[in-house]
Amino acid sequence: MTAATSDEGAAVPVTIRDVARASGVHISTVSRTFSAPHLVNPETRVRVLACAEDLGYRPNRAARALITGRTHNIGLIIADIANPFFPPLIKAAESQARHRDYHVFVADTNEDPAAEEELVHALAKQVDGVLLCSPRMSNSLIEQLSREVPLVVVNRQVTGLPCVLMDVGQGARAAIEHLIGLGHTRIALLGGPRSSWTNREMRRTATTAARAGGAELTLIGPNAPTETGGSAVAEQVRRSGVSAVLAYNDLMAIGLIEGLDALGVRVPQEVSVVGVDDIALSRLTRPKLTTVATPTAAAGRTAVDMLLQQDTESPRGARGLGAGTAIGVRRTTAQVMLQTDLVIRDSTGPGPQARPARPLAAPQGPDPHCPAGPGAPTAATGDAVAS
Amino acid sequence: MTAATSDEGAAVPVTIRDVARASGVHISTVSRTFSAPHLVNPETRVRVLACAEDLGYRPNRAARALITGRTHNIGLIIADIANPFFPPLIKAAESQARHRDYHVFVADTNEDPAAEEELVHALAKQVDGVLLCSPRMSNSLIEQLSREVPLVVVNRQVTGLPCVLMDVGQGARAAIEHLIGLGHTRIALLGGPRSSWTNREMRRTATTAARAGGAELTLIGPNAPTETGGSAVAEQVRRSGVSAVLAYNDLMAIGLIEGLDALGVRVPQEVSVVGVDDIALSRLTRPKLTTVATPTAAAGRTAVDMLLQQDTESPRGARGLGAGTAIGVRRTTAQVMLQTDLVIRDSTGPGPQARPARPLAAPQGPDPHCPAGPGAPTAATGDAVAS
DNA sequence: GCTGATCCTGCAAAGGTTTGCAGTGAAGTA
DNA sequence: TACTTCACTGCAAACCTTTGCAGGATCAGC
Repeated sequence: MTAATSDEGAAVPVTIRDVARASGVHISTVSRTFSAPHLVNPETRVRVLACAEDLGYRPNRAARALITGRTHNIGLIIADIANPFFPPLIKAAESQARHRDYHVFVADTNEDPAAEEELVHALAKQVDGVLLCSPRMSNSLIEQLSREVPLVVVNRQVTGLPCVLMDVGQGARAAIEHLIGLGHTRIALLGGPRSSWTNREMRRTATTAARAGGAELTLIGPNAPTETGGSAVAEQVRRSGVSAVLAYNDLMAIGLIEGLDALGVRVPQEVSVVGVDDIALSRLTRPKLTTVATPTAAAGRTAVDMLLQQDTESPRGARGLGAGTAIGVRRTTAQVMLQTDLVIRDSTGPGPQARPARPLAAPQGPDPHCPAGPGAPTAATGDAVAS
Repeated sequence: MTAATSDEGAAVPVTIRDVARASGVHISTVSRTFSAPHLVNPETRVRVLACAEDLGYRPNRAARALITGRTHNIGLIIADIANPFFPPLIKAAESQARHRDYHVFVADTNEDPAAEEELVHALAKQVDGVLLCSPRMSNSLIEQLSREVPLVVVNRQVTGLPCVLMDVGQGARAAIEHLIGLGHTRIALLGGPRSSWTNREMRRTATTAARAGGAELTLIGPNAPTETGGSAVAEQVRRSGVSAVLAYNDLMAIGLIEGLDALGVRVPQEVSVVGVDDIALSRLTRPKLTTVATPTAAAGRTAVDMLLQQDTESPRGARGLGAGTAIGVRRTTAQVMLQTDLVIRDSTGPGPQARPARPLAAPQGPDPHCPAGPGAPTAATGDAVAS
């Protein structure tokens, strides 16, 4: 009201001091109006708020961070933003963070472990915590970095640290069982990056599932987790004589299908292919991809929740109390495992054992009906299961 | 050297003061060692640097920002991160920014103009500038917001503001000419969001190109720029009797192909479809999509460059000089137009005029050979053309 | 009328850094 | 020797906010 209406002025930033002057109170009262409203007289409060609104005042979060030790920012470190697995995760994490009044830095490491480390250091002072998504660096380094800034790890199990995992083990088992059920007895597993936790997990579970089902499992890899990584091994897959393949992720699966197609090998008539992730793309290829759906959005939300919970429990660098309880106690190290779902579409079909039972004349019909047709299980709900 | 080796300590942040104590100089000397090295004695410098390294000191950017007025952060406001058009742009922008020692906030607006405005306000104090990607708010609001924080706009033309545009007009013209060349005389344009600059631009150019080529152009839309938006109008496309469609983007094109397929209409045998963007996905669908490639990565890089250039020219909120030249002069309002390229793949084929010339018996052969086969023009290089 | 409690507000220090100014000592010049 | 110049360094204020502490006013209870 009393303030000069600076509705159009230049970019001169308005501070708490301007609001104080305009409303005739001390700056500390203005500060309290925003950060501890119950401590200020209702009348004063409305007057201050009116002036602030009038002047377009916004608290300076950097200055606030300087004294409170809490930036209200988080960091999101991603192996490769262009990998379609990540955007839904980023979107969900950012949305969840903003709901809780946090802003998020996003950084891309290009799958480079050194860049990961450097980024954690660079962001440490500017954020209240960092989400490490599918990190490529060593567990011990991650542990070490977690002493510098609170960390939550996605797609990697690090003891003592909060982690969000997707149960790709279960997914791989379901995929192998699905293939065995279709009559496949020789199956290949297309591995991903060596340093990937998901990769190890898939290999472990797929191996036991294959053994249990009496199938032979061939390991191919490690490979780059990209379309090219998949197409590059098409020839090797053909030579290996398998009739079904479980790929590390959808991109590789799609690349493999492309590569097989170029070699004249047809999917699913001659080789069945299963991917992992259920990226948007996998519904749109021909044939539509059978894949293990991972709840990426849920993972993003959950990870942010865990980070923020841990954060509110132990304010970093705060002057007052709390510092006593700190020093590495770090109680909330819950690890969350999110469920995956096998989504059966059109890239898997009957194996050699099953084929003789069908009329041999129609091996190329556009009719690869699986036991459970497309649409049976759908997108994962992402129920959390504490471990 | 002299410092107590606190290699393992807790998360106690090390400040400029610790380094000063350890190296026996005043804090201002430490400060200068990092921000104005030429002002400090080489011997002192190496000693200070050694101590800093030893203690793991990292300057606190927030504190620095408080006094310099430059945060070394930028904001990236995106309509929808999950839209595959954006990740390559985000990746390129982030990479370019980090090369220049900037960190980037990423925020998703869900195509909501109100969210866009709120985000600009929220980020304003924390960044040196904001990239507005495919904004949905009004030009006048954008202009107004640009008084609060430096803005660069991508995919939208705002007079007086630096913009990065992709020449979709040229792309649309090329697409229409391609279709006309194939013998199509009735073509539909599948519009995107009403508030999209790209959308208006395409309609304008496609209309004149169609008229020039003697073809009839049907406008369908506006539609949601998604796969669903495309599949939803499949029936309408069929009823309209056109033999070719230019869609607002690849997602819609792919959705349309899906929808047409469900209706039993085959692409490209009965209807040709062209998309825009050349998202990674468009190489992987069947049929592979003919599309107008937009240089999204180049756009991200260029936009960051323009923002940072503008930023170095007029440091905001600086105490010293420079404030005199400020107040809305804003000289660097260059607008950059990036070239697009038509990439011909398999979703376009001969039109009704051309078909009678071919043997009628083989309308369903898997052989839609276009004049220029797949692979002729390839990904856009993104040469900048100042306008 | 005095004590104590309650509510609100102001004061001032603190957080980590930058930077104009002034001071030191050494080297160069007359 | 005296004076200037120069390179370097220290001092202290400033950026914007939060927050412990203390002061002032009001009011209830005795």
